[in-house]
Amino acid sequence: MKIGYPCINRSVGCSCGRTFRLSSYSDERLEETVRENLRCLDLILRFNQRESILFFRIGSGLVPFASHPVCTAAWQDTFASEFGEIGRFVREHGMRISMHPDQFVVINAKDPDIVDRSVAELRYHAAVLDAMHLDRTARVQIHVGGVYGDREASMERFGSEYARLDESILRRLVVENDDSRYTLADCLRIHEETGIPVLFDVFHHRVNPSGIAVAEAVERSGATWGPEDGILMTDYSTPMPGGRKGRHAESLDGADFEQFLAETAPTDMDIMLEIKDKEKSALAAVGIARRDARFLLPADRYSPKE
DNA sequence: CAGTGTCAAGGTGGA
DNA sequence: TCCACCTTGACACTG
Repeated sequence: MKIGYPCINRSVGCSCGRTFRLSSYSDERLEETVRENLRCLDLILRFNQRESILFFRIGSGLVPFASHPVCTAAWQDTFASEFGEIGRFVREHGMRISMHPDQFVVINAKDPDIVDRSVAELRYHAAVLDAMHLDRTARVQIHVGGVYGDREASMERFGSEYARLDESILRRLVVENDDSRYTLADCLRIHEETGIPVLFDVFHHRVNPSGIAVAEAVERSGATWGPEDGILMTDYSTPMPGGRKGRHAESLDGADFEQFLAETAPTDMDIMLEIKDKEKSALAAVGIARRDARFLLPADRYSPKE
């Protein structure tokens, strides 16, 4: 079991998602920004390694406008060695990486232009992980997409569009239950039809349930991951107390997290904490999980060289 | 220079 | 048909 947090670290003093306005795009500006983002990503991963945080989601803003037509720069070539070094660090320390493009990726859209833009965005995400030479345990998570007044047809369209994707995307894609449209049960059905692994989001499952208990949900989603896919990835969070439904908590609810670990044992999984204070909660969760037999220490803590 | 309006992209539901 | 909301930081313009 590896524990992590998404995209942002508030302790290291930099962001790996710096960007700029499309209107001020230039290849120079892009290069400058990507260089800075990669430098920061390296710092974040080193921070994580020191703290036994072995799971991290790289934000989609690492290479701004990468899938936009305006971007024709060969960033993979320009930064091949930087990406390679980061990937080496990740592998060396037994870390796991995920990415999560945002709501604009809609595979099952009815408008073919939206599908095309979605595919371009997915190709970019896969290219980042490829540039780091990570195996297929590094994944890109998406939601099923829109309902368009006909969930059956829309789920079928997800299946047919999925089947048309390039291998470079297919080997990385996983589907996640969302908080209002497609439940875990829907995702499991899509898995049966397509073979896509299912990423289980605990919070979304509580907001948008489908009659499956959490322990069973973890077990059944876990079974959708093949040997080469790595173990189940989960997103964990709790609602913001007193906040509007759907909002994520400010900090880790230790008691609830402990309860989650207890009720899901012994299924192994990697846990992404979608909580606002990011690495702070991850540190707390690592402290709690150390008592769990599934929890994994960083690889080099086992090595004799200290 | 601080404050703040706005930012590539979509879907949904209410007015 | 149009707009706010989802959720979020931070860019970049305004005064």
